Amino acid sequence: MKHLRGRPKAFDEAEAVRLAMHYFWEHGYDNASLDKLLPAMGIKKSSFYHTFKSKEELFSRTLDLYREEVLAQMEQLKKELGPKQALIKVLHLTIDELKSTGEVKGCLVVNSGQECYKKYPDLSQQVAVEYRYFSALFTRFIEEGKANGEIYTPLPSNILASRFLNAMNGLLVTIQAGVEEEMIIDIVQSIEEIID
Amino acid sequence: MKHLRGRPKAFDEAEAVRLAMHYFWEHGYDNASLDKLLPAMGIKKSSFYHTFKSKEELFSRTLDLYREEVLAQMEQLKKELGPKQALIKVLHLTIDELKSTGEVKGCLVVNSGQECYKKYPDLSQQVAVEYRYFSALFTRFIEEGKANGEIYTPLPSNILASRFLNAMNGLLVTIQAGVEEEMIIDIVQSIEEIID
DNA sequence: ACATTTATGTACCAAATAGTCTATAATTTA
DNA sequence: TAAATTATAGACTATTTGGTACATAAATGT
Repeated sequence: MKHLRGRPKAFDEAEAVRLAMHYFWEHGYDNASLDKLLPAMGIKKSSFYHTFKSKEELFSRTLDLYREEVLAQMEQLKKELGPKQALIKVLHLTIDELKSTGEVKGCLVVNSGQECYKKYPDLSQQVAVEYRYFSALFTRFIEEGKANGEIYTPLPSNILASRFLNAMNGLLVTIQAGVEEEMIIDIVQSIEEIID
Repeated sequence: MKHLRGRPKAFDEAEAVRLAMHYFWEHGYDNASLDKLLPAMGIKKSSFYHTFKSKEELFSRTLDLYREEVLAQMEQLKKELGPKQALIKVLHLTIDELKSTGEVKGCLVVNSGQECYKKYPDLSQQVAVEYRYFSALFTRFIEEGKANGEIYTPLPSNILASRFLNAMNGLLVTIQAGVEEEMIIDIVQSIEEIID
């Protein structure tokens, strides 16, 4: 039931999107020119335009894939660590990345929001949608943490989630602004306290 | 003592930099192509390259100018409102902008940090320098607020400053990710509490 | 006056960009 | 085996990019 007629695709479409996602994540949307992106995806231009409508549509698909993968990972972390520690773990992964590579890729959705704002209204709108998924998941985790007895803060869970996310967003910006690691560590500490 | 020899400049260099600053602030560095930027500055390409080394050097000068202007404005606000309320005012200016225009330009230095990270190492380094000026001023304001008796929080002022700045950075990202205004208002509230 | 110096206007350039065109290859269906 | 269909390779295109070249204009110094 794969391809009923015509020459079969020589590449896996889903895998190509995954490779594109990583390339976009590393380099950003505008900076990922087709001449570099396509080799990274392992396909030629003709195959690309035969399969995808445009660079923008490909990016849109990578945004969806990214959100799916991140949410799945977080569910996995929750299984292993419980809801509160899963949230804290995500926070610490950023620090681990900073310490090991000296850089930080950030969140593809958040980065894209910055890059697309005012320039690509369609992508910007999609970013808003993806962001809501994160928001909703964080809210749910916090709710479960309260039910668990792990989280005591009396504020509404969606409020806590948006504060937590806001501070995490700031963290990426602050790191990229070149603030000293000592300060970064303190900021992480203070973000944890939001959901204490 | 203006120009001792040769044809005099037909434009004000400092004013041209100021115009460039506003254009960069509105459109970002990469997105400000010379073909649009130069008309905004009111000069022609030949004059531009005669006066400035490159687009990058011009941008570097706008970063310095931006920092100077913002710091001066904040000193002015402090004179009018006192240190603590000056910090809070800056925070609220973002909300005012969001409410009146539906958009937010953000901080040129912070935006540039995002855009230049990994792509323009020289600019990235300068961003780090400019950022430290903000950091230092926030720290000083908080210190004065403590001396004033306006700020009670016992944590070190530089720690408070970096938390406050971090949360403000997050605010811009969060707004640009399309989060609902209600949440934004709450986030602002929570940022104020950092320096309560 | 005339050489020197600095500024400007216009045409130009090489590189990079997203996207298209055309020929051909590899399938299925009849 | 031939028609129909879909995929691939690679050349090509139009536009935009930051930056240059060169002739000319406007000032000063002698």
